Amino acid sequence: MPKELNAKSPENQVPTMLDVARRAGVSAMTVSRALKKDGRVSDATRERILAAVNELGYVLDQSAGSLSSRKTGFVAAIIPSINNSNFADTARGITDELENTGLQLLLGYTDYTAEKEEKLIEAMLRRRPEGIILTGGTHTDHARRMLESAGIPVVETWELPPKPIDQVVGFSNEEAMALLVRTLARKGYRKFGYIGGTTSRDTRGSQRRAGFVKAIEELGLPPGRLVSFGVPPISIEQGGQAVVGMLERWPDTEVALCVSDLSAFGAVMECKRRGIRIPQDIAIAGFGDFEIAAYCHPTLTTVNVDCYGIGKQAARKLIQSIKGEDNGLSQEIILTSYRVVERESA
Amino acid sequence: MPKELNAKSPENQVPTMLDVARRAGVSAMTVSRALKKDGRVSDATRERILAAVNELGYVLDQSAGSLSSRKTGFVAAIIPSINNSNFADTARGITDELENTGLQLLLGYTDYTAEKEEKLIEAMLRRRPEGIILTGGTHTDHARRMLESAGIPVVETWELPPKPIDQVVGFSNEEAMALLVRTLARKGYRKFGYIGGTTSRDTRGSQRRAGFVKAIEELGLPPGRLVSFGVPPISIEQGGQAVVGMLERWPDTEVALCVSDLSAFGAVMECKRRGIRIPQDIAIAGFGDFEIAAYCHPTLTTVNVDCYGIGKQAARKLIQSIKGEDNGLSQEIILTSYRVVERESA
DNA sequence: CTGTTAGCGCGTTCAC
DNA sequence: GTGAACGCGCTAACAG
Repeated sequence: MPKELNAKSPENQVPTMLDVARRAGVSAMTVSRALKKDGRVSDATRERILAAVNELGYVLDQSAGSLSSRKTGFVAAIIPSINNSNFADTARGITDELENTGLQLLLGYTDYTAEKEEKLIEAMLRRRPEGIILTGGTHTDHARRMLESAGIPVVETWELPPKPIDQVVGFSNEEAMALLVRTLARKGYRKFGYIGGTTSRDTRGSQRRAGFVKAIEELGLPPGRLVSFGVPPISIEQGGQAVVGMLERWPDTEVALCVSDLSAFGAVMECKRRGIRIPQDIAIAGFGDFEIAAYCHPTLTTVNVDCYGIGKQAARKLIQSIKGEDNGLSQEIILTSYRVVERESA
Repeated sequence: MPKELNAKSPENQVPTMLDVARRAGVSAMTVSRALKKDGRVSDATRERILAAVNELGYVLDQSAGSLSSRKTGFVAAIIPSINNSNFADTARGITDELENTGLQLLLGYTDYTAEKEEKLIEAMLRRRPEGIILTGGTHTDHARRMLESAGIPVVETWELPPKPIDQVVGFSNEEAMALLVRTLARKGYRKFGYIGGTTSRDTRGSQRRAGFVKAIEELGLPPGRLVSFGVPPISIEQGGQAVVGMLERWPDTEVALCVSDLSAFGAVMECKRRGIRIPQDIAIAGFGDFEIAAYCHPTLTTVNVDCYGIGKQAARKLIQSIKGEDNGLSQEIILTSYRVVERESA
């Protein structure tokens, strides 16, 4: 503890509202009012109270307050990983939108597993959040049940779940990847490869792969060469290894699409290292439009996703539901934008 | 809200422990015991209780519980930004160490300003965390006072504050940057440049710059050419612009050290784009050893910092203090490791 | 504008 | 092994 921690002398206890009240010569209720913006308290007493607050170093105990007011001021958000800049952007969108609403974020991450998500959802619900934001539409049955009986608004993001729990803010990963294939096919590429992870843990990754396969078929192109490499989310390094494997097995591949910009970046850098020219010898495209995509050399063709906007809009919907302004539109699905960004690599 | 939200019919309310108790034919106290691992309850009643919990979809209300037990189970952590992979790694270290301790993380970010930090600290203290982890040693006076009167363990990280509040887990950014200078001087570089942000908002950045200047002086090298560009944290793009500016003003610069890998990466890529050879025409080094540093082309010489370990050790110290196992060692300062990683760019 | 009373949902404590 | 009374720190509701 900071400074001397001399036992539990009363002086050393964290002060309560009652301590402040006594010092200011008022009741606890008046202190409570003075500490809210809307509280009707005379300026004189408010001043005395604030002085007492300062002298004692008093900080409101919101746990106690929310028990009484039946509003915790918490909003929960669950993302796959904090170490992925796309999801970090979403988290920032949520936080920014929450600013000045008095709502505080409880953030957790699942490591891309539904089991961790379930645990996390329970841990969060124990804090009685007033709303919750999830990533994706794949949850355990138990998680779904808990969410349904929690009686709070739920927003699923980053995908378009076939069976939404409540509200949705996202886009079709399948369509977005298909759009990338079509765009590149129009540029003349015909022999497509796809680099992604080995399991379906990352549901968005699976959807992108499905979109790839579907688009290739629809365009009547030669069957796509699918390379699975590493447990999702696959890293920069794995992207490099995967592209090498792809070129060994299918040396005539014209363009490799990667499940995310990280693997695409790894693929690009590994090719440069080996003297393989991009896009002449092989073109490469990513997904997500991470910051590096615009600045690496060659710059990376990719699909830009409105990560920040997903967070912002999800939080906005949640706030509307919480404040009771949702006018029965709560089941509305908000589609977020995506677009192919054509740069040098493909 | 999920499913039908038919007014406030009692059926639709979130069940309390009493509801579970009634359904299982026991008292609320017995339910409380059954839901802890250490509770002494007969297997028969526990089973009945767990069945009731399941049927009702009951989830413990921890806010209420912690009010009574006087333990919130919260730990607060404040980092400059969630969108910086170094700090995201620290956050992950904290979370990993917290797993299975029953402690839950309250995460906030300051955008590198002491004012936001102060607000955040107050917001967190309102939740009565059992401990708090901060980044750096620069805080407002009010923040220091609040922390001191909160009566909880505090860990400052990522730096070595001259006046620590309580515990410290970090390293000297000054020394780390000086080490980089000495290492590169030994390789023969003599004309050093430094690229960093324009303000001292990023205290670690300022310390690195100070370490740069000091080391140059100590080695008796020609004065370092300091380029300030952009409000910290400076981006990939700004790193590219800054190196261009540096080469215009001081074309004979042999090596440019950057405040972080992001700006260094931007500098490297911009040079490649302009056909400037690295390291022959100019060498570049970064700081932080981000994932891209190892995989970009050319690979980036940088200073590796144990970001994850900082988080892990900070959380470990906090847990020890909270569980009361700190044996009076609480003022101990834990130094985390750093090392220069020599790669291709310098 | 201010005070009083009651109770939020749980865990502590003590009794049985 | 189980229950009852009580209170954690605060705010809703009502009174004055």
